[in-house]
Amino acid sequence: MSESAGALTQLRAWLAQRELGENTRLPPERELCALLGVSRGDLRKGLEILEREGVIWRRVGKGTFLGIPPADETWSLSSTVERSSPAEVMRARIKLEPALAFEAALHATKAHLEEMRRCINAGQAATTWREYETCDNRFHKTVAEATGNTVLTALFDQLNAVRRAVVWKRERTGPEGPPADHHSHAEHRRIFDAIASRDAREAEAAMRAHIEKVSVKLLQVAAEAEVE
Amino acid sequence: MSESAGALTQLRAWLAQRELGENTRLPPERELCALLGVSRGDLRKGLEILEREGVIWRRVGKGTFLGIPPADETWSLSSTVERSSPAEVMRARIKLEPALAFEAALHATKAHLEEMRRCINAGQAATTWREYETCDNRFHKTVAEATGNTVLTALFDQLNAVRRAVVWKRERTGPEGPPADHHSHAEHRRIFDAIASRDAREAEAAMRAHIEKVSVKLLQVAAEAEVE
DNA sequence: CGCTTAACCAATAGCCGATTGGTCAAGCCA
DNA sequence: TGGCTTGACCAATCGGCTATTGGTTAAGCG
Repeated sequence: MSESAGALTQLRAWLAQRELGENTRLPPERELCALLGVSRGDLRKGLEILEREGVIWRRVGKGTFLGIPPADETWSLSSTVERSSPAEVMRARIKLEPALAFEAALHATKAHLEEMRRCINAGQAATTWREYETCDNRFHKTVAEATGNTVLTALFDQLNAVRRAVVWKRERTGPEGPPADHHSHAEHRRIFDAIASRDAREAEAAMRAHIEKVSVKLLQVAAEAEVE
Repeated sequence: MSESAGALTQLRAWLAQRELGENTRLPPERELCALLGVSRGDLRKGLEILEREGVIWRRVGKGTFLGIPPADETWSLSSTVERSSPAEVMRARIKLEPALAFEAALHATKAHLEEMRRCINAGQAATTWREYETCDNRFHKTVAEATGNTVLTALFDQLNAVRRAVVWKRERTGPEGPPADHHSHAEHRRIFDAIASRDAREAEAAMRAHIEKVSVKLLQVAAEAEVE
């Protein structure tokens, strides 16, 4: 019987002796190996097994704890933004937003439909790109809310935040406003009609077509900017 | 004409002179009022107007910046968790994870495939529910990473965090470990095979079937717990 | 009464050192 | 030879400290 196995049994005994509740921190390895009278290497082998078993979790600079590692709540948006490209963001939108439209067609309320209609009309009447973007944002946000699913809505918010941050770096387009026959207007209308008529498949397809078109436009502009 | 109004016009002129891009930081108030030759009180009145106009935004200890205040990056996970149900979480998984599997089939590297295989094998060899869950988590996480899309991976992390927080309260099942013929094992294998053979449609379908099955199980258990 | 000035408050950032898990290499011993 | 021990170092994290900065208040002054 190797010494490392002995360290594991000692460790188990030490844990069993004191009935420690979940999420309690146990002594640092350098102390613990002294307490148990085993070498740090053997102690770490035992801890590794306990970690695989899910009994403990460890973090550098923090310590070793009992129970399940807590969810990382401090997800820094910027950390994702820095490593992500516009192409990735649009790819994610193509995956997520059609699914949202599908669900929205099933669960949208009258209030949601009215809000969507307002956004479409306001978007067509917009004279500034920034104003149009606000309406566009609000429309897609409303579709997400129309799913009636708070988790899906939260995911959309996250994606939207990343999107805004990534596109943020791009230079502002010229002073001229969005044209009245901008392709997005008709596409938004098609999405709205599908959701209003509870045609989930059509809503999904319409949203996918819309995002794909926007994506192509965006990446074209990005490519042109790269050539310069 | 009061001095405070003069400070505002000076401030506007100063900003117009140098064509500063969005999100650039301008000097601290104590410096700026010296540069413009106005008192801090008057400068602050001007800044207050610009802030109401949406030209700048300010934050204590940070500074004054041009443009729109950044979205709140500290998205509190708990706020979503409190208003969401397990059913919503599973519904979101059904929407997101098949899409991830689809992308994973297109972009997975050898390293990802090996990691998936390791997770499947370790999951089958697991003797504890907790240990099995760890392997399961790691498998799904690897699928997300295999998309090669940092944004999609980040979205998965968010959803996963919510999921774990929501399911957190459920009591641990008995001391007996997961059975060797647990349905998830075969389903994971099917997903892996599809991804490894680059069959995106099959990967998507396999993942959807898997999540739906897990979802049904989970909601059954939840319903039983509610009856008690 | 309004402006100026100064001081103070609270939030933020940056720095440095201590702590801690993770890793590696040399040495040691059976 | 192979495993264990030891020590050192690395990277992440935390806590304390200081400096900076927007926000606020109060006294002074014309």
